[in-house]
Amino acid sequence: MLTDRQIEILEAAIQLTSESGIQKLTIRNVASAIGVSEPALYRHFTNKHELLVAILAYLQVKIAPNFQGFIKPQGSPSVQFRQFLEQLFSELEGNKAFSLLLFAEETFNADPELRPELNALLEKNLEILSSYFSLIMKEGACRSDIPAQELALMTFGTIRLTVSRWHLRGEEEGLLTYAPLLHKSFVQLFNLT
Amino acid sequence: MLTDRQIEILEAAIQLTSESGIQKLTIRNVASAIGVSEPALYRHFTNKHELLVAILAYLQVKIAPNFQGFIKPQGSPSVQFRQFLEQLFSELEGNKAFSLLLFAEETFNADPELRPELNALLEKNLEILSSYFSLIMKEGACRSDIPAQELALMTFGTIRLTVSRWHLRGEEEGLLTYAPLLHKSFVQLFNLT
DNA sequence: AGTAGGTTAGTGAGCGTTAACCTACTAGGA
DNA sequence: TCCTAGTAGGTTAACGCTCACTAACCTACT
Repeated sequence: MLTDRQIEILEAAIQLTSESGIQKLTIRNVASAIGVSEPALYRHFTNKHELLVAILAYLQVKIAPNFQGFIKPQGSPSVQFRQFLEQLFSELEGNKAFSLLLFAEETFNADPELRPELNALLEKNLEILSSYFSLIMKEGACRSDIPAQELALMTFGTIRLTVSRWHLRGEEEGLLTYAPLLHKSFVQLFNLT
Repeated sequence: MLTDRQIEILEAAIQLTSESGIQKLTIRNVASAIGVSEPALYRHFTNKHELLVAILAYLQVKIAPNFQGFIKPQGSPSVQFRQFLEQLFSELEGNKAFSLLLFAEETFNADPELRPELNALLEKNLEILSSYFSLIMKEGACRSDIPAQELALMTFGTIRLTVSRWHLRGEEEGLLTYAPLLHKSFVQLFNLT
């Protein structure tokens, strides 16, 4: 489906965006990032919109599975959850492409035609958390009086706000410093054992 | 501090942005919205950055108090919380300027120099929720084993994700339909009485 | 011979911003 | 009370920049 050159372009575009923001995601900048002229890009993507669509599809198949992989099967749910938070946060600190994944709708909402793709990406991330909560509910390791989808919504929403806040504060303290308190609160709220 | 004309410009700018997004917030569009030429705007704001700063200050003093006012003193905390959610959601459906307030950092993060102002706005909103939780904790109407700030973070984060999701889904169902389930979950999680 | 994938040059649109000019009102001294 | 100077707040025209995108051309490989 994707040629080598297209993948090269996508990865350059993702790196560019995660480093410098959506404002810097221009045909010009992507082209110069891979060392070609602007019109060369149009040999690989018919227009900018198609490039954005391809970026989102690429994020979905390449990065989302990693997000899923953060939930390890060993240990108690409480420990699993702590590891999940720590891994996610440290990944968000190092690899800004994860921010792109987590905040895709915010980043790309300039293009209204991308809404379905953005919605799918968000729902997928929510589904990963939701199915995890369903699983540990069956093991009796999590309160089950609240639907797993709701727990997922609260978890994801809180994580996102925490990361936004960290950005707004200038990323001075490491993001990881926010993990322990967050973890403790979730364990108590969700009765994680 | 602000002249009548400046206020007129700010309100036009806010309406423009909340209707059509930050992309449409240009000097050209604001000028034509109030029926003058572009250079006329520079008689009232020295440049676009100063206009953005003024918009944020205006949001903070004009809209934020409304947000605070959504928490009514009468009724049990559980009922208060339901009313808060319903009022906020119905306001968000009708008056898009509230979205601007709730998602200010997302909307304006194109201008990095606005970060302190954006941070202050977010912290203020969090503080409103946080002090409310502190209050009802003292009355014994809310679990107090988790810091009020954490409850505020979770509440605000979940609300924002819910609204984002509603946007992404095309705003087909009313936002208010999301309120009852959210309310129920929070009541159970926070032991609201 | 055809195609894939580059190039240079350029187009039209939108952006923030400035220069230069043009009133209308307002305050102060003769 | 009148003339005058200043100012507040408009105007038209234009500048320089960046953007997405296109036309036309040029290889090199199949």
